[in-house]
Amino acid sequence: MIGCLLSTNKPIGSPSKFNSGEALFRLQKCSFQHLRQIHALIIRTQVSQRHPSLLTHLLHRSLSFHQLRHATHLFHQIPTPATFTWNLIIRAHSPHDPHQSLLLFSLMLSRGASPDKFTFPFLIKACSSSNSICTGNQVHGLAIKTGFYRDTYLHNTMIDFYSKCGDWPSARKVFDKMPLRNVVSWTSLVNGLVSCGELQAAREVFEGMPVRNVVSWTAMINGCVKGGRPEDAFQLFRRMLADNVMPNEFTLVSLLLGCTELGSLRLGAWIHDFALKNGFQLDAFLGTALIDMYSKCGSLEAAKRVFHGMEEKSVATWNSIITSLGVHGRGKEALALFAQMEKAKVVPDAITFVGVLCACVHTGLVEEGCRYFKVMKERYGISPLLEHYGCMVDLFTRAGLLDDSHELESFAPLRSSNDILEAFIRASKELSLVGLADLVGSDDKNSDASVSNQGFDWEVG
DNA sequence: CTGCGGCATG
Repeated sequence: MIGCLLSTNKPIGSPSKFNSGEALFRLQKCSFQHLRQIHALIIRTQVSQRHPSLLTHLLHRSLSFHQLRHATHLFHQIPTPATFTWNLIIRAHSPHDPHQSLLLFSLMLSRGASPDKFTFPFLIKACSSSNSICTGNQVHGLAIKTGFYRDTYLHNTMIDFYSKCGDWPSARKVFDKMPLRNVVSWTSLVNGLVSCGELQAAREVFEGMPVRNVVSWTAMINGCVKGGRPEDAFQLFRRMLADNVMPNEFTLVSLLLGCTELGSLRLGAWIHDFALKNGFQLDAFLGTALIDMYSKCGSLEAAKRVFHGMEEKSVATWNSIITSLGVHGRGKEALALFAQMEKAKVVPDAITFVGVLCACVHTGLVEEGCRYFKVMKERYGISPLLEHYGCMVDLFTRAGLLDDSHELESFAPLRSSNDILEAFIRASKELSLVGLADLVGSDDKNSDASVSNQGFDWEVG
């Protein structure tokens, strides 16, 4: 009965029958839409005054829908958040807004709440996301001071943190000194060595592991692919299967990357077949990796089939198919898909526009290229990167328009950014566009003020 | 009473 109710988006009953038990029950399986209704009922019936933990349950549930804004709003409605509640909100911010996590932690301390053993791993995660090695060291010290340092989870997180920040000696020290190591500790060590490019050392640690699971196999497979040894990755994959360890989506994505590097359509199609036969969902990650593999191994048609068969598409999925069409010379189709992407309300990013502009270059669509360059800035607020300028240079060069000094003037605003400027001059020289490099590099043609106030204008003719 | 760590796409 209730299940029926939950599967629709109808309003959920009268406030008079609403109590905390019912609220909890409904929260278990509700949609985000329902969650907002339950929230409204909790407020209207004031049931949270007798059951303050209800708001935390609500917060927890909204985080399971990745609704960080909603969760943050909820959090600020909780008068005295419990440590558990602070932990939830600190963790939720750590991947994308790590600075906020750390701010929330100081707020937590200033409001008199005490951290527990869960708090510290979340803080260290925030430090890894923001590459804050100093803050990480402070958190490390505080964990020792408050007696929460002796914890395997924390040690594992710290191994990961130090190796991601490039402090391999500290990562190793944490590993060597920890009293209890598990498969995660070993895997973190393998990954640490992979990210500092010590593939051989990573392999030695991997071979010395007492126990391996799918994540450890995948870490090593991924390391081989990233380290330019895709053959080794496939050898490991065979050993993994012989060990009766089933791969997951991560494993297959890494292997597909290896197929791409080998340029082996046969091997890539085999992985695809393996995924289908073993009941893998073609989610956004796996599907996108397949599209990329098929396209780069020469089968645009197979890439398109995968794309159209995918239910869950991310911005990367769209980027991948648009780029594929572009480099295969199907500029018009690429632009048509970009239009579909906009229609599907998927917000394009900087990489989308690299694909779109490349498509224009490969098909010689000069006016379209200029138009999208504008759309990128004006509709989506994306500042052009070097890649985008590179596409525009290509576009003009191929159309034979770079002789026109009027077009050259359009590059003058590049002078406002030293980084872009230097790279651009290098690229221009490589492209033998010496005249262009001179123009961009010269200091005496326009004053700084006129340069910084000048908008881009890519109109041609 | 809830929860923690390691692996992915352009």
